[in-house]
Amino acid sequence: MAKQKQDEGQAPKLTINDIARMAGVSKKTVSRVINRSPLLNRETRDRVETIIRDTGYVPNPQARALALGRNFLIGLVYDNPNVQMILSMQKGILEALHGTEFELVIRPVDRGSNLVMEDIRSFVTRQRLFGVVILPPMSENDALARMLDEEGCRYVRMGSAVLDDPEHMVASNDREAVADAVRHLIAQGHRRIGLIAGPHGFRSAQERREGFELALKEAGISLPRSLVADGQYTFESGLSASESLLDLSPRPTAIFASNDEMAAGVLYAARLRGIAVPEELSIIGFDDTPVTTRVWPPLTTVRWPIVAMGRAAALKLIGTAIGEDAEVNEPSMFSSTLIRRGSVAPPATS
Amino acid sequence: MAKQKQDEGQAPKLTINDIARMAGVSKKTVSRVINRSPLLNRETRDRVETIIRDTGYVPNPQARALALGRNFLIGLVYDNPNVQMILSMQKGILEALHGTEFELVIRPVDRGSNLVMEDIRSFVTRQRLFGVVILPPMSENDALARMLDEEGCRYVRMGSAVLDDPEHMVASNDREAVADAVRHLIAQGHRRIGLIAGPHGFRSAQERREGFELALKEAGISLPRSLVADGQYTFESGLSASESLLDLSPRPTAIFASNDEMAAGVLYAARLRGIAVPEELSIIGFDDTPVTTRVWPPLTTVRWPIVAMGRAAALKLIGTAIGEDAEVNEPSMFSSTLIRRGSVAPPATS
DNA sequence: TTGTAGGCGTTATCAG
DNA sequence: CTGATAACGCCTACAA
Repeated sequence: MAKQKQDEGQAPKLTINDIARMAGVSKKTVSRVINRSPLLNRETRDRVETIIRDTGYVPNPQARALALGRNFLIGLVYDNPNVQMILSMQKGILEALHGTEFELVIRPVDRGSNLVMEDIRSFVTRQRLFGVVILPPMSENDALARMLDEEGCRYVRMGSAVLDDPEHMVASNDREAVADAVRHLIAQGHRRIGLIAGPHGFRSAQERREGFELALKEAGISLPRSLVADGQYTFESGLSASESLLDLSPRPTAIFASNDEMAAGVLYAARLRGIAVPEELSIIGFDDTPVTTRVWPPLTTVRWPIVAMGRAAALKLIGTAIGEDAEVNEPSMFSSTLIRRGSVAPPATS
Repeated sequence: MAKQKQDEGQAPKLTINDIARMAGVSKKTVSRVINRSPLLNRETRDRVETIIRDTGYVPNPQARALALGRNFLIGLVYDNPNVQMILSMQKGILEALHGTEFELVIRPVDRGSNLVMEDIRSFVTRQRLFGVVILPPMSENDALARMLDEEGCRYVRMGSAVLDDPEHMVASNDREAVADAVRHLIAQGHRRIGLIAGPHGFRSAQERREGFELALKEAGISLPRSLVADGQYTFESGLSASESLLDLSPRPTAIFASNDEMAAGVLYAARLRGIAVPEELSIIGFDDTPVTTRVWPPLTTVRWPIVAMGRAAALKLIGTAIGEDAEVNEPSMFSSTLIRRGSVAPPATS
């Protein structure tokens, strides 16, 4: 009885008119049902809803988009070196979107280009996006946020610190997380601890560095400039940045790398030099990417709930639309945890 | 002179009517210009095109979608354990889509569910997708291909073997690639070579296994059942699958793992047992994912051109639409290459 | 080669 | 509370 003509090849999809006719009401009434209009007779609504359910009718998104001037698409804007993060974000967002009428459109951009802004503007403007999620470091661009506001496009920024109002922000607390990690190192007895910083212009790099410095200061440990090396969040940069640290004499007994890729680089460099990890060198990374458990020894690292954050970001965006009031109160701040594995040990007592 | 009103907050976007008026022609003529209709007066076309360029007019995709009954969206359908592959595919597809009016909508599905088919159907049907790219192992589902055909949705399948017509297929030659890799092992002197196979139901697993067997047969080497272990393409499965192989006596002197994640698992298992790689055990993986260069020693593996394949898939889909005839002839078969790194050496002469 | 009328499926306006 | 009627912006007939 239900679902007629669904396997006749090109199923002639039913329209709002069909439903209206079947229900004996006007199309506008059907439209009201679809859009949850509050002023509707109880039984009228029920009747229409029953028919919609029985027929399996689904409103045409293209027509809705045209009439509303707004599409049911969420955009994901990023320019990020961390592939694992992108994928995890996608996963979280998609989880939130699942079962709704929203779809995810992904959009890598080039933050170095001077056309990024126009690029993104035309993207949201053309597609009439419902909203966008912006990944770091693009999310740190305030001008971008302003522009989106002007264009009337909702947005949520992901970041390592609170950069915007709660409704526009989902953040992790990198600084405190790193401070915790370094405190762990200190508690093990380390005093000469090296830092491989992330690239300039990344807020996350700054936050992590500040967390690092904070923990040292608390413990009254000074940080000579030579113990800080610059990295680019890549394996190769971690590898080469660690060279200068490992050349030091005395050598640092521990190194905090601002992300796992660079930590893997440190581990690799240590292996090349025959430095035993963790006996002669402790290493801590950040992100808890799969690589941490593939290498030997597995890396101690900081885990942040990327998937949950992606989900929260998407829910902030569509919360009102799907009528789940509870979701509007998605948290804006997520906390990270230290994952202890095999790359940390007390320093050798030499 | 060009681009007026682009920073007045809510820029009142111009429509085809505006252009028509400015050019002194009917909107249909403008429409013809947009859609590259061949029957148009040369100068009329030029005049309209000039105005379009000067004003920065862009046709409204929503309206086009409604009128055409087809959206300018490409869908990416996948249910895949290999995150690196998904991201590389996205990259390739996006490269091809860049600069066109197409956007990429991503859609993970659950191939285990008995609603996959209806899920995908409603996805392409609702969004009126221009076309979809299907990743393995979903791409191996012939019923899916038929369904998409019925729904009038273009598609391109990615796979480890040719499963469809060239216009619908972008494949890598896994079998031959693996045979080459194993020949390399044999050339080094290995005779007891173990295989960690991929999961049942994955064509890639089957192809790689056949390539493995082919190379052994060529060399007249028999393959006792005990030298084959089943894996699931995950690190953990590789780790546990290798246990049975490493317990053997005599132990295999080399192991081919059907992907890098499992190869990393083998390496990890070897380390746990104190087996030196490559001195006592050679390992080859497949995929050339980043992990191969993060571990020690770096893994010899097979590289297949995922990004290029993704690009080709997208171009096959949109080639006709963007009028680049050359692109219609995108290759359907891509070949892989053996990447020699540090995990292979001649067997110890014991 | 170009223009006119009508439709794509939905929502907004404004009466009733 | 509900329903005609007119958008939304573009495209396909068909006519000129």
